[in-house]
Amino acid sequence: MSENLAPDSSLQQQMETFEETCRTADLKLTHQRLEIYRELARATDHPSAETLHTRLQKSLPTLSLDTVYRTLATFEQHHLVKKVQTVDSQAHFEAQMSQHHHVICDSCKEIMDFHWNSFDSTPLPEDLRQWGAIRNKNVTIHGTCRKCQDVKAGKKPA
Amino acid sequence: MSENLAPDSSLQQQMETFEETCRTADLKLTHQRLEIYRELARATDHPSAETLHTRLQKSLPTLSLDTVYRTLATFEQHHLVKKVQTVDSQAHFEAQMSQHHHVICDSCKEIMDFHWNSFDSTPLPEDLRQWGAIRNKNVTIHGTCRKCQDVKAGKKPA
DNA sequence: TTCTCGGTAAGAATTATTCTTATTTGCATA
DNA sequence: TATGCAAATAAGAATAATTCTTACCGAGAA
Ligand SMILES: [Mn+2]
Ligand SMILES: [Mn+2]
Ligand SMILES: [Zn+2]
Ligand SMILES: [Zn+2]
Repeated sequence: MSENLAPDSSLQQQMETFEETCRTADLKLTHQRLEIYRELARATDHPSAETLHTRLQKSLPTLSLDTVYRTLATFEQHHLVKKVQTVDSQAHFEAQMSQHHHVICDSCKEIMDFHWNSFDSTPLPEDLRQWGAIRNKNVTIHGTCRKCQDVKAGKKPA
Repeated sequence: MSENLAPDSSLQQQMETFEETCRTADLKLTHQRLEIYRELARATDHPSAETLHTRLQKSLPTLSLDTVYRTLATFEQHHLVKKVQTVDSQAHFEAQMSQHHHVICDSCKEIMDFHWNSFDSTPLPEDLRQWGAIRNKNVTIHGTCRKCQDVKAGKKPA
């Protein structure tokens, strides 16, 4: 029930930054935008538009799925959220904009964040320098998470 | 016209491996499967199903798009091709199964391969070890390729 | 050559996302 | 606080990407 939530301490701060960015960009601070952003910022599981929409039913019962899509697209243009690269048919989103990487469980599809500073500061291979202007480099790891391994092995969850 | 082609030397070998895998897996060697695989193996640009279908019109005028999708899915199950992780709505595919990484131009969407052996042999950060069983780790780089930089700068192509 | 079953093509169906339009709302201003 | 208006929203239609259904076909075994 309290899964997939980021520590609350920074959320307040993040909401303020969000509101500031909206004001600067002349984006109206609607109830929908605030709640969509808050819900995504709270999540640690990189939800799809549909998942977000479902989670928001409680607080915004009349919210349309289209608004979720449209709002996320707007946020993306303003670098407030990112689309996560996956092999899924549904797009996944995150509000976590600072440098990090992803581990994906191919079994349950869960996407988790992790940090890797030594990688971040490693220079790229020579032959890439001439490719063009590089904006960022990220690692994606695929495998089977502990939970799914245990299920497959017939173990009960702790 | 001769763009996006892999060096031909290994293609012959790759086709033989493909045929062998099909036989072992009890997959019938149909004309469609051979041509779809060959076309993908020849490509270096990670085409979508639709792009592949278009390219195959010449050699297989009656080939349906559905067959391309279905065949690629079958190949994927047998580890003959991979879906490439992108942020695109269309899925992209490749027949290049050996370890490599991707640079993506956010402007023209071109996906290029590159190799990075020193990365490949670098151990993962400690805290990931307990996550589960890791199958592979890959780097994705985003930026703007030289071509697109030049276009933006108003330069003529060489 | 015949048989059989997996594979294919065509079109219908589904799923994910975006567009159109009428209505509402944030917010600047009086 | 009331008014005006552009921007944002909801609802449903439309589109795009992918998959399903079904009748026919052809690869490979016998
Ligand atoms: Mn993330
Ligand atoms: Mn590749
Ligand atoms: Zn899992
Ligand atoms: Zn480019």
